[in-house]
Amino acid sequence: MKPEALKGHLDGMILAVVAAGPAHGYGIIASLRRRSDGVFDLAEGTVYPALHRLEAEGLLSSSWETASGRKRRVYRLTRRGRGSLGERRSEWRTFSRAVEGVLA
Amino acid sequence: MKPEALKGHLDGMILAVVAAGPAHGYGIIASLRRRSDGVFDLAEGTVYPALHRLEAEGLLSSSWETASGRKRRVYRLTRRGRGSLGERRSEWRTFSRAVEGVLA
DNA sequence: CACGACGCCTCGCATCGCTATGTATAGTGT
DNA sequence: ACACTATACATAGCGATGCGAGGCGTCGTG
Repeated sequence: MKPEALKGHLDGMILAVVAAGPAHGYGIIASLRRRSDGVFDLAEGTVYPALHRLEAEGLLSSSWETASGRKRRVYRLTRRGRGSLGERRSEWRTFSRAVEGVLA
Repeated sequence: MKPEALKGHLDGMILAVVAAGPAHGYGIIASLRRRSDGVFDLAEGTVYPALHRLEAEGLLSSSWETASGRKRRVYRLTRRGRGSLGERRSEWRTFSRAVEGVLA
């Protein structure tokens, strides 16, 4: 799978993961791996910038927590983030149907 | 729909269109629009470079033809192109299932 | 005490869709 | 004649973003 395939679809997936409950970066990477059945095993250099991007857009908010001596930045979905997630889910369906129409 | 969403998926779709029969650039754009139900209305600056890319990779071959006074570069699928199309269809299914697993 | 897992970060690269621009022919309308 | 649209090709430069590589620090285990 070419890496570019993910382009434009990652943000929505991160929103979906965080929508399931507050999560930190490292855990989000694990969730993406698990929920995609191992297909998305993403580098930290991919996910952390994406999280910062989403926070800068106001779709996520973050706060520091400490768990067993380690500091974590925990992300939560904002109201705008929840709205954006809905849009992105619908856009995915449109996109997906369109690709299948062509590829079929 | 963000433009980046297409990244990494266009080449396979072009191969699929040309697999249906020899086609030229302008016609391929029209086919993509039609087969995607209007979702993919791509700029020439998107498709022509992609065609050159695919030819450089040996997945398409081209030849000039003249139809009603206009010159067209007509593309055909090579054997390697046909193989690649199969791979990309299968990769799309993997990718698509993975995204749905996360987004669901 | 080394090593792997956990946990965060950022710089720079590569890819590639898209905008803008240029060229040229055919057909249609005024 | 003139303008405009559709057809048909091409490329330069921009922007977005996934990723590799590198760096920092904590914790538990053999």
